[in-house]
Amino acid sequence: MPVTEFNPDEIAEPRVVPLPVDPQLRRVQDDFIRKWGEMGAIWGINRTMAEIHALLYITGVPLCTDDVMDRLHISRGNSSMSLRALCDWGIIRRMHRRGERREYFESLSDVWEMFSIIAAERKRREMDPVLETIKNCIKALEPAQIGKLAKDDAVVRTRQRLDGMEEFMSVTNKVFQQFVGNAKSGLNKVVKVLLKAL
Amino acid sequence: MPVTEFNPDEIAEPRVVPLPVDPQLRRVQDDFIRKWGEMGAIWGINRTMAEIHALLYITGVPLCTDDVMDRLHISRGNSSMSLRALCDWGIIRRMHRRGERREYFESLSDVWEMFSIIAAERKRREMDPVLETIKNCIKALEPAQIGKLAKDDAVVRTRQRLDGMEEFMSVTNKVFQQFVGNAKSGLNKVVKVLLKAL
DNA sequence: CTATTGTTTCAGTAGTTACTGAACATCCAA
DNA sequence: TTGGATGTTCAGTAACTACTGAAACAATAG
Repeated sequence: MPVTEFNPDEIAEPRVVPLPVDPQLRRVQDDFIRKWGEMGAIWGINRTMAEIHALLYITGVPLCTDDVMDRLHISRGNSSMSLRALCDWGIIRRMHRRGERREYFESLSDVWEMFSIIAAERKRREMDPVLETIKNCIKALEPAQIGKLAKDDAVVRTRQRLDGMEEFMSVTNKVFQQFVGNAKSGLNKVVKVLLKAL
Repeated sequence: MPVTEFNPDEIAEPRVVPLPVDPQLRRVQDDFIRKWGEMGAIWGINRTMAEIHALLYITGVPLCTDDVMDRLHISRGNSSMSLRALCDWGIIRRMHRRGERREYFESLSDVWEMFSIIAAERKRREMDPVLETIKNCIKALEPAQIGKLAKDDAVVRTRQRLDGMEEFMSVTNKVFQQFVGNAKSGLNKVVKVLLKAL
């Protein structure tokens, strides 16, 4: 073996905050991370992003890009982009340590708050446009728009269906609103009210 | 142009129930279908399946495989598989017409009922396993399992996070349960209770 | 200024999911 | 019993998404 050969392991800096915790703890954390990632994937959130978030949440300690890379075995690029996306969502935060150049990231700790944030965003991005489309559809079928065709069987049926959907989405939206308006601890209360009332 | 050339358009059978309704109505329906498909895609439901469901829902009339194929420009295979999947979900139903071999499909008409069905299924498939994993994680960190390590800082933090998540998911699950238990019209009531209580 | 450390971006590609089209199965009417 | 109409399945492929690795960029220290 030539002396010039390079072994990155030998010159790796010791970690400032050694992540490789006790193996038992680590196994538990990994379980959680994996499952959280799977769930995310099903709900249309990219698996890796969900896993990064799970990691930050479960450890409860700020980690840097390299920590995330090492622990989840993903590339620097992926880490960087996913961390940024999570920041954009607002469920993790950037953190600077005095006297350190490196950036750290930490998860919000309140699950209710995170849920509120996500729910609000998804409502805005995904429900609102649909509701708007439905309202437009209803308008387009008003007698003023289509004249005597308004009495056509097919039109009547379609209008009924649109009305049903509109009612559902409006009510759902209001519930959403309530959940989201009552941030943090309030949320918890909201749910308890509901459970008692039933 | 050789006389042997074949033009499928010329021999196409006239439709038994001509789907091509009034163009104005059709435009409205298409809008709804497109938007519903987009939403489905975002929520992890395949776009085509969502579109087929939207079509059946919005027309409010039983359609056969060919109707679906023609209207959405998809292949027979795709139609067949997607329709089956929707039947499995339970939000559309097969329908036989006396004296006809061809099968028809129709959507449930009650949006609340459809929502209940979907919510129940997704809870069972996606939330329940996660909650179970979390419970297992909590167990694995009990002093009985890990001895004096239980007082380790990192372990304490992880346990706290797991507890937070467990509480959230348990409560969420109960709410889900309530929604789903009170099928159909009951659902509507549930929501009204919630809105009033706040 | 240059070296060092850390971050962002992105072209190319691996991996995944959705879809088609054709072969096959089934049923019914003639 | 045969042919046409309908329904199902699935291998192959198109379309899409996620990821890597490397280069460009930014900030700071010496």
